[in-house]
Amino acid sequence: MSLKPIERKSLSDAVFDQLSDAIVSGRMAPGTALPSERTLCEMLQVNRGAVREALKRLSQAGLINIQHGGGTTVLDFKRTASLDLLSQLLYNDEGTIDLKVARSVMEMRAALGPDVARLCARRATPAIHARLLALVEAMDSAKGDLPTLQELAIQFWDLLVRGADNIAYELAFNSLRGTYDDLREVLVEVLGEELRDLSSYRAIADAVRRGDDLSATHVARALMEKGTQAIFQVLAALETADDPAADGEDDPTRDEEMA
Amino acid sequence: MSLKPIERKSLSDAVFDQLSDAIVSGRMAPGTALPSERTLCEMLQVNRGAVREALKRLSQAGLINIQHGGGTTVLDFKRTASLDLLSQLLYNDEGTIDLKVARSVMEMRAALGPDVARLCARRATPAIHARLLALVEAMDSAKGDLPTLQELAIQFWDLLVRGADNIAYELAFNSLRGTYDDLREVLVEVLGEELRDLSSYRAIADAVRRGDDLSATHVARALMEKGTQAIFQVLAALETADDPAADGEDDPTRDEEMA
DNA sequence: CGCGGTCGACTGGTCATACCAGTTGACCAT
DNA sequence: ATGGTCAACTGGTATGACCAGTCGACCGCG
Repeated sequence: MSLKPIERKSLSDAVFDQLSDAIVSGRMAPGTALPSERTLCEMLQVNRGAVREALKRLSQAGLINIQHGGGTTVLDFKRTASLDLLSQLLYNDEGTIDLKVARSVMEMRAALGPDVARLCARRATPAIHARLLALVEAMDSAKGDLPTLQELAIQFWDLLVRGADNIAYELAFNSLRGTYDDLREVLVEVLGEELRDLSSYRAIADAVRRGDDLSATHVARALMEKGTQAIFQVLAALETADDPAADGEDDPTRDEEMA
Repeated sequence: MSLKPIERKSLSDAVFDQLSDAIVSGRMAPGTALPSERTLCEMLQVNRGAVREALKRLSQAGLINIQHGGGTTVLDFKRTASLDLLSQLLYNDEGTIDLKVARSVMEMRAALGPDVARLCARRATPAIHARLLALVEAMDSAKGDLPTLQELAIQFWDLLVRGADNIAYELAFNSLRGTYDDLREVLVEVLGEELRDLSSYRAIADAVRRGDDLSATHVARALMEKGTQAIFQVLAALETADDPAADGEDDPTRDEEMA
């Protein structure tokens, strides 16, 4: 029997989640003034310390602006938040996956992947080479087992990123992986073709070992292209809602759902 | 007379900065146990609330792990932090710019830029087209004034990112811009050739208007290539420290300085 | 009328002191 | 060797007070 750990949430976490949701979902538009800390205490029936901890975190996340003496106002998170907000954005009000966010993640993955392979080929150490090859062998052994292949593929890319010696990529990868993890179950079948393309993984590992950055780049691009195309087909199929009513500027009501 | 606003820092901010620096600089290695909250109060001579607010933020930033009843330990921020840590990483202990971080930012810029242009060409609205062209005209008027050109170029890329309709790119751009802003003065001369290449900016704006994603991609790639190459030359010239002593795994003492 | 000063009613920031709640390890009985 | 008990930690929550900024209404002077 597989039991999950009980998930606990501190009060300040609960406050943070509630306010964060309200802001990210658009229920609190940018510029809106939040209730005062003392008012929030009454509304949420919690201690002021808990409220303050939550507000400080919201401020750090770029969701609100706090002014001593003045009030606290909602910011435009699209212009002030960081990548770590992605995992929060992935689910919308109904608890379903926001297709546009999922698409964004896959696009960023496709854009960075080839360059990660390129840099890794230029800079990776022998230790990285060995571990990459070991991973390829493990993928070879796990032939056909898609969930395992997916796990190994993530480790493969993790290694490539560490070997690329680019701190910006490493940090971005952390955020992307967090979002990607939530998508794994949904993606595992769609990405089947990409995950089963063992020869490409082997080719990348080999190119990295040889220091052949051009080859690593191209193989990686071709590899990711498979999954990206598969994803886009699924996304297009799921977009059954009214789409031709596309208008000019901002339209916060343009999101579609997924199982 | 140009006076700057007085910068204030709350106590919890100060605590956060101090601990954050200690962790990011490596003085507190991953796995290290932090002193208890009550001990930190004595050490820092502040209220426990201030300490708690700071610790909560550190936890959210992926720098520490807090356990109710257990202790709080330092995490490996390279694997748990998000892109918003870049601006903190940019400066090292001596207050100088970390060249590897700067290089990372430029590499990510170069990798994402062409794809941003591509997606913008596919998805941008007429409103974006108009504002892009207006910006190009403004750049034309500011001929030669590098700082102004740099400011306009940032706005240009900001518009492209918004037009690309990719939330991951938008959020990543927010973090990159924060770091990039700190580099502006240093980069303005180095990027002179790129900034003065008005025809490329105009070509991108035009390609976006026509929906010509291929052209937008290629021109953007060529444009960024100029600056990237210039930067790398400067970085190579600044790397005068002992470099051939490159060894295998982790070496936290491999950073060079900049003015 | 306009300018500056005063003051009161907000806002967030800090503090001290309790007590609740979870973790750990030593100890002990079974 | 297993499980129970307990004390000494740890972080989490609560309360009430006060400090420190901001804002706007108000007043009085030039």
